[in-house]
Amino acid sequence: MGTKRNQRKRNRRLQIIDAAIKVIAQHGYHSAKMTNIAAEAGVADGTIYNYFESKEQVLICIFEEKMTELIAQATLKINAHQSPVDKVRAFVRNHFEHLQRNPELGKVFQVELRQSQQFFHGYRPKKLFEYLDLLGSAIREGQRAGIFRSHLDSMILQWSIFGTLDELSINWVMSEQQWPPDLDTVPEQVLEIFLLGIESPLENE
Amino acid sequence: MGTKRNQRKRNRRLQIIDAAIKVIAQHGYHSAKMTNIAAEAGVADGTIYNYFESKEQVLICIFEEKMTELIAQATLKINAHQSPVDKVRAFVRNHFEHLQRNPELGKVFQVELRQSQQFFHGYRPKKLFEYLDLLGSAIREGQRAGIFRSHLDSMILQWSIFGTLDELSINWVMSEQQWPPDLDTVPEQVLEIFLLGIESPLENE
Amino acid sequence: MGTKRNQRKRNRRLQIIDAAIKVIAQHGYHSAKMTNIAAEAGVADGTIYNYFESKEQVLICIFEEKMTELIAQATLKINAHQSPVDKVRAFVRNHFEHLQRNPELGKVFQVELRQSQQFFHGYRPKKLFEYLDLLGSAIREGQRAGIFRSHLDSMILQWSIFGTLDELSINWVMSEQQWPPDLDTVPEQVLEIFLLGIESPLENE
Amino acid sequence: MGTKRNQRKRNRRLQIIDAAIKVIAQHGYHSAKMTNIAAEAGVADGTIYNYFESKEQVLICIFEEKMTELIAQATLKINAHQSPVDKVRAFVRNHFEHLQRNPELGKVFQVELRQSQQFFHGYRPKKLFEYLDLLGSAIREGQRAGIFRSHLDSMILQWSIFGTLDELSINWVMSEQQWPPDLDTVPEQVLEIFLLGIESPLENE
DNA sequence: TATGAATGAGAGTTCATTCAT
DNA sequence: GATGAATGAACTCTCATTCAT
Repeated sequence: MGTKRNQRKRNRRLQIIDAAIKVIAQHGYHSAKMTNIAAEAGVADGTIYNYFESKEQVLICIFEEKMTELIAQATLKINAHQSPVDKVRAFVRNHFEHLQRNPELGKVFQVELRQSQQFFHGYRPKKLFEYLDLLGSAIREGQRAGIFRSHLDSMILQWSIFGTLDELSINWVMSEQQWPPDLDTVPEQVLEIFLLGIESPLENE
Repeated sequence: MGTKRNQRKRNRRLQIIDAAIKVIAQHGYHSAKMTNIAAEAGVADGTIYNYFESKEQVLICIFEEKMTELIAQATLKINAHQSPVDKVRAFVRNHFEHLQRNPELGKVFQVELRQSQQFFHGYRPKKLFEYLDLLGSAIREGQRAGIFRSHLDSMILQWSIFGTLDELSINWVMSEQQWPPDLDTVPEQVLEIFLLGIESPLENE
Repeated sequence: MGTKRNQRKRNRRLQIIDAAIKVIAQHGYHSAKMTNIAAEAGVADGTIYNYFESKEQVLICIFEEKMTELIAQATLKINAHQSPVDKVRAFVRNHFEHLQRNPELGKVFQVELRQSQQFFHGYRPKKLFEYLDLLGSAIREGQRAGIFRSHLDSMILQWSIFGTLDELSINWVMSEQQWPPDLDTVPEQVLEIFLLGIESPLENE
Repeated sequence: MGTKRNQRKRNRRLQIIDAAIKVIAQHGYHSAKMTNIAAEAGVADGTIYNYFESKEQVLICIFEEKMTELIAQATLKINAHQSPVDKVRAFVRNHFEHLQRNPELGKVFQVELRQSQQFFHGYRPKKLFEYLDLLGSAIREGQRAGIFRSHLDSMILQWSIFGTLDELSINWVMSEQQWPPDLDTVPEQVLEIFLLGIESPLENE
């Protein structure tokens, strides 16, 4: 009974979140009207406000909830490996896999989210730090093991890798998935760049 | 006389652009009202429209004009070197130098610019591609010379490096210049990462 | 059983009315949400509509029911006296006694009630006229007996006295019972003002 | 030039205030839409906000500005007399004269104003106190001169008289000027009630 | 050219009321 | 009778842009 009602309530939330992702991905954050989101979700305008405090909050919640999923997924993939190198590989590969499976969400994350007032002013994206820490932990583990250059600042390292993933993701999303054309080979190239560097080994011989 | 008038006209443009940078850096793009920008520039609201078509256009023009300066500067620095490696070094170092000299502009570029509807929908940031091509050209030159791994996609490479610079810049700007604390060592670390990779050479021996 | 049900029903009504008085006194009529009143009364939002037609009607009912009590009380006090002067005294004293015993109700009556659309547009406050008539009757009785100046319009007289009581009550309620500081001496002053004014000078001889 | 512009600006303010009084008197405060007021004033909706901060503020300004006029007028009438009794007479007579000349304003003052959230919660009607003080001063002057009973609290006296004027005014306004039928005789009756009451009996000896 | 008052379309949000359970 | 999630009409206020002076 209570369960059934909770079930429905949870469904409503999801309906609205999914509708919001769709509408925002299509029209952009500022052009996405609450009315459109409500229509897409098949509810009345006011109903959204039973589940979210404001338009900003809908966005924040999309971020929080979807990030939680992403973190859970990434954690699973990373924990399947022992070596820090493999963990980094797992993180990078998973990032693009997730993007490929959720291109609309990707658009919202990469582009539209950043148009929100709140998101950049005032709101601290805790979940993003949590996600990045998965990468940072693997890096630090590798540094302690002497596998990764230990004099490099691990924070700079993690943000560098994330910046790379982020920028390539934005390009893919903004180009309507035209570039980079093959999202499967991207993580391998990125990994080669970061793990080995770009200088040709031939030169060193 | 015509020159003098042009002079004054150019000055007005600059007054407005500088005022816009200041106001946008302080309040954010969406909170920056045209009326505030006009006040800051010491002109009437309507006057802005003698120099710019719209609020969007003010932003585009900030981007275009300041990018032109950045490109000119970067070109100068890069051309001072012959080897592709040094050219990449010059590009990366110049990027952070420029950021450090223009933190307000940095805020506008990195954050607020991306909140503009136009900027991501419809507008192709030609100047950004031009800027990036300075890096891409050096990379391709290095690949042709066998200095950089030639099987890596140069586009992916250039966006990776740019993504890294961009993300670290955003962090610096958003943290009110608190992190990374020392912007002088950042390019060196970034260069080491990209040129040599993160894997410890010790392991290879 | 039917009685018991009626009992419960009457209780629910009272619960809701008392909750409404409390909430309205605290937040004001327009800020008092039906949902708050329901919460205060410990019932569901919809339940209120089993007992009252609308928010307006809740207010009207507060007024009607509490006025009925006030009228009953005033009638009792007035009927304890024979002379018109004593009746007027009883009315005035009772008015402030009642206010003092029900300050929350006072706030609702004096201030919030008047913010209701219905209350001033369309609704005829029959109960108020009935209450006032207790005063008017005593006055007219006194006029017929030659105790009060008979050329004064009794309607103007009754509204004058009521306006005085009302204004002083509003001040007490709005000042959070700070002014007038002593509500016990107020009726005596008011009575002195009005009685020595309206009493026939013949009486003094 | 500046004068001409100020002239126009002042006219706009007045246009809007007068339109607001008219619309509010007709439809009531809560039914008076900003759109209607704008239409009545012959300006665009947004224009109102160049002169007033909000709907509440329009009301507050009506009150402040019209009260200022009323105070000026009452002061003039009062100052034409020397004796405290005549001053009280002047105040009361002027109150009804003003009401009779501005019935629409009367409706707004007496009824609609009190429906404003701000007006009762938070806003201190300084101008009302100033107006009342004209009456209070005359009363205190009379008390010092031994003309009025000096043991009566002058504050209670002034609010009593004002409450009377207010209540009779409300009746006239709410009854669409039907009752009291003759607004010219009302002040005389009110004055008889109060003066013979508050005048020191010593005087009669 | 410069001005700045006027414009007015547009959207987020509220909340009394309903009704299926 | 009781519930409380869903409803959706309604309204204030914003602000980029215009244009008469």
